[in-house]
Amino acid sequence: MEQQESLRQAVIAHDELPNDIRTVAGVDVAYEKNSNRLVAAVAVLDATSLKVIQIASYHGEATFPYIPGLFSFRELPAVLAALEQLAAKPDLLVCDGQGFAHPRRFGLACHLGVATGLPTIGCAKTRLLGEYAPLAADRGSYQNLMDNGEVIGRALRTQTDKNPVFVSVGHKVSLETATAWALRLTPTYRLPETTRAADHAVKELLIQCG
DNA sequence: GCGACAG
DNA sequence: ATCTTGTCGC
Repeated sequence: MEQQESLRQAVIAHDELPNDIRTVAGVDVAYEKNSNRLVAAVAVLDATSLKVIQIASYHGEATFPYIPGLFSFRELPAVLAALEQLAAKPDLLVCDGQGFAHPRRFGLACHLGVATGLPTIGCAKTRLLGEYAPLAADRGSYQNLMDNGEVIGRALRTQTDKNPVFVSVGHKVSLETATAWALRLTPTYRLPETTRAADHAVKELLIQCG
């Protein structure tokens, strides 16, 4: 917890990413049911076509339990190991979890960004904290996530009539830009294509190497 | 004390 | 996250 308070100082909450983003990657981790075995994967997609270009992975064991608020300590090691398998780092990383929308403003997306120096955004399926006003049912509508009078992220409707996703700043990307990317990565489904690709990858790999 | 709690 | 049956929709 103290480590989060310290590392958060390194987070860059404004745009400091390449002018032309060519590749966007998604990261995810899957766990085996009755063991500590896990598999992490990074799915690199072409930023324009959203087609998968490459998959990198890492097989290992969980070294930290799941504790809300300390989630990054559980997933970060494996994700970093998978990222090391990549010859060319992606221009942007999309995380399956919170970034700034965290009790100490240092969720997985922030931690991964600071640890790698890469631009990152957090795109979670559910809310960890904060409140938001009712938002319209159409794709693209959003409401800021507020916590103690501070904007910590956004509830964004990526698909009409579907539940929103929770976008927040990770590192080197503003909330405005993060929102734009979240929308751009969800032309068809509720979750970003990056997250979907990484999710599919880890599940396949977990079955194979069981 | 009780419930809530990213994946 | 993972475990699971039935069910609704394209």
